[in-house]
Amino acid sequence: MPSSPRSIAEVPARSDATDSPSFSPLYAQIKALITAKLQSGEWKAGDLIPSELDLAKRFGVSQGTVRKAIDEMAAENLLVRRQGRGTFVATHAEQKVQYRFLRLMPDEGSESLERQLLDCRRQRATTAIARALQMRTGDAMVEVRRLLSSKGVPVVLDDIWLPGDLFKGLTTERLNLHRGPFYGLFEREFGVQMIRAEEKIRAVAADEASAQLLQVPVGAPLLSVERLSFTYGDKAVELRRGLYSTTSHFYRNELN
Amino acid sequence: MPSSPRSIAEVPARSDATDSPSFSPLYAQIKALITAKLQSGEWKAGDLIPSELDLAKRFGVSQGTVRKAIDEMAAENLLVRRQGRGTFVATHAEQKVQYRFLRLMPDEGSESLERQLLDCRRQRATTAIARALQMRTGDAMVEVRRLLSSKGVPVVLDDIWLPGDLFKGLTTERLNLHRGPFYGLFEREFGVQMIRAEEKIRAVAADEASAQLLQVPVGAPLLSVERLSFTYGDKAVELRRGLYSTTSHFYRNELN
DNA sequence: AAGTGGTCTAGACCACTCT
DNA sequence: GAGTGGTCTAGACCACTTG
Repeated sequence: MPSSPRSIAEVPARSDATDSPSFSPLYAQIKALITAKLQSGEWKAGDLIPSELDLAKRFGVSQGTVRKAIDEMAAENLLVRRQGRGTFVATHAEQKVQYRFLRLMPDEGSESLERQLLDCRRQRATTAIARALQMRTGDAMVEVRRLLSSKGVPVVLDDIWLPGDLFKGLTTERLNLHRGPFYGLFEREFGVQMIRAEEKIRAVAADEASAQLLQVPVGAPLLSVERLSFTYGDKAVELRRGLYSTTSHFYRNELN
Repeated sequence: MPSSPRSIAEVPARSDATDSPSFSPLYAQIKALITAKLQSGEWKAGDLIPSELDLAKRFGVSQGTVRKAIDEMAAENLLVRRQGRGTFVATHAEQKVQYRFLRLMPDEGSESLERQLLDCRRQRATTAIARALQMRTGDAMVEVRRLLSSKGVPVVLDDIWLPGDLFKGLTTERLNLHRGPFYGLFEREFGVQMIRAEEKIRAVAADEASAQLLQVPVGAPLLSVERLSFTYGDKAVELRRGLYSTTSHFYRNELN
């Protein structure tokens, strides 16, 4: 048994130097290999991935090392472990909580939200949106507008911008056919997985258009939630601007 | 060596049954023991705790089991590991980021915030505040009001409510003497550690008093951030209501 | 040099799920 | 019963910090 296997099968050997300038532990390399499988689409959202023992044999490392890699990826919500069954690729589709990234909670009760698609069109990216999505001004882009309501009362007005090249064939009908969160559709139909997001939240006054759609007075305070979502490799693939009416709902956050 | 040590030294033996109704792994029991040391104040914020090997001997388990317990507590920000030095109790005092729980970011730059104490008085708890802090209406309570400014421009107006019994002797002078975040003072002077918090965020219109202090027009949209902070054992020990002016700052959140 | 946490291995047994 | 992840152990060596 080699006593210092600093590199693993299937991957170009890394320097074994003791003075390695950027030391990368084996389990981190395993993480990278697994992430590559996810990114390439070899293992899709919801799939069962090979067992720890299997992966350990493939990669030529111990089960413990694979375990550590998977542990971290489970902590990052990339994988889901289920005792006795196996390890699965995380998905937005078949989840307990319908909207994994939506932090809005009702003051009372726990009713689900009704979705209403207002618009879906292909546009050319403005400079601001292009910058956020790491595209060029004028590149193809899909723009979606939708409303979420609770018991018939509008609560969230979302504007969503997507890179056109990744979402070819995204149409109003296709969005209307689909049930559940957009992110489920995105991963199933377009192979785009949202794994992480950053939100910038502000308080703003409702303009006329928003006020009408959300059925609040012009100038009413609204929560503006600007969300940038990323897929594997920290690639930004969605920009979203939500206006939340917070009279009977609030944005919930947990700090640690 | 006993082959199935389902309970550990220093702690009442747990049932060793295979049909245990609520199976609790050894490392979870270690976590509980360490947490007890923190809660009792035996290990204080910033302290170096005993080494893994030391703890393993004390508790009669392997180093790996202690490691797993500490790993989880480090992930929960209760402990901080430093290779070559040891493991320390997390603290709000000597931190890189001054305000660990403040998610407000400037649109540009990264200037620090100036603090201005407006008021500090002992009151009797109202029903609403008593409920949040798990006290009885009329119990002793400390109420603090302060302003945070950026380059002289008011940004945050905070109202803070604390249980009177935990914060005996908290006065305006003592707050003014102190530098840095309140949470550093709280843990050093009162032995109260904030380890977790929940925030409810809404958009509201500025009333007259708030508008004047924050130097915004009456009715201007403000972010209302209601924070309930907890110490060990999920005991609520602070209620805070912040009004954030979000014209040149925003509330930043990361979703996973 | 000594002590700490960090990585890696090998093997045992337990808890859970499915067939 | 077979296979999965979950726990626990023991021991080796590495990387980092401090005296």
